Amino acid sequence: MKQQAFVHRNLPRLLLQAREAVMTHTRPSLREHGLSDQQWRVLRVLGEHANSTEAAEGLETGRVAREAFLLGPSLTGVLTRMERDGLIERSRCSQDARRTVVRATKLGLSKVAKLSEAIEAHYAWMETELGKQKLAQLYQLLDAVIQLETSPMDEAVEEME
Amino acid sequence: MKQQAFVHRNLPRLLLQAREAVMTHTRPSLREHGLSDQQWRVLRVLGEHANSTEAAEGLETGRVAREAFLLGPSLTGVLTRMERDGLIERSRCSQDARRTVVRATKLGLSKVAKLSEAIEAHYAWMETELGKQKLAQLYQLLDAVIQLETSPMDEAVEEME
DNA sequence: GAAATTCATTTAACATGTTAAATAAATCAA
DNA sequence: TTGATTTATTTAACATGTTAAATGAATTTC
Repeated sequence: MKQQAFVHRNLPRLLLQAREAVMTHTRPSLREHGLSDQQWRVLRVLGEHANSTEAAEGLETGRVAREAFLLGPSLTGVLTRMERDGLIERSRCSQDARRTVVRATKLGLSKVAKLSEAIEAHYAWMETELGKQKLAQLYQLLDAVIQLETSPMDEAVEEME
Repeated sequence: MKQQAFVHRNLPRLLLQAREAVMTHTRPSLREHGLSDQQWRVLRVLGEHANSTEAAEGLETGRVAREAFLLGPSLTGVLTRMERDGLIERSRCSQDARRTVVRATKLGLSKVAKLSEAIEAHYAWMETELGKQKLAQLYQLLDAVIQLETSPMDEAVEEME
């Protein structure tokens, strides 16, 4: 049997395309509510912590940045515009005045509620289109790739510097 | 046996994280050569068509945009800076004066050659870390997700508008 | 063959990404 | 307790993403 050479496929590009393909389906819903991708990510995070006791005052922006996968400076601008549009409120943390805390307004929370439904429906659609097993398999493989990030190789490189 | 509920995992975010994880390894090489992610994508495309007879005059920017997965207006700026840095040259297409054609300079092509090696090495590393089969499997699943993009559902939605 | 249309790209305006520097508050150390 | 250091966020400067409008050149239509 002839050995087929392994052809690699520009993985970063494929990941980008796949992400676009998925977002192509959810983006229209976001836009109907006047939200950018990033604004939705922020609202989603705030929604997840909305009824948490610790987050009564609001969620620290550092945490929002991590969970919404945004860099600090990007988040600053996003939050400024979201505050302008009445989606969130900001204030200083009473415990540690270095921190800024954020919470969703009623308007913001109502959008989370409505859009969560649309997103749920989208996942259900993907599950039937792709199959639950394949989707679960994809999650596993992506996790594995993400784990590579902090592989032994990295530290070795750092030590050399 | 108890039926485990299927927990979905924010697929767009996972795809974004996976992409970042991969790029984390290749980015340092790009930066050593003073290239942004997008500039590398453009050079890579130009390198792939460098010795093609049809592209003797240069490659149309529209094609570069498609293959480098960039929008037209983004590409315009990227090319302007790449021309400033001596990586590429632009000119009008002699056949169709609406089009702009681009070609890599010697400097640009030399960067493609050097970086291609680093990228190859990176793929080899990923194959051993992740395993060839898993990588092939990932390609397949990503292709499947990308295919969803133009599924029957979309046209149905369009017809309703 | 001139007017209308289509097509390829760029410009414009604004949002976001990215790095470094600045700011400001908390913590540490002497 | 002051002064140095660390930590959280913002500002600044520039690159890129995104949509709509403008530009300029082919193509079509009559």
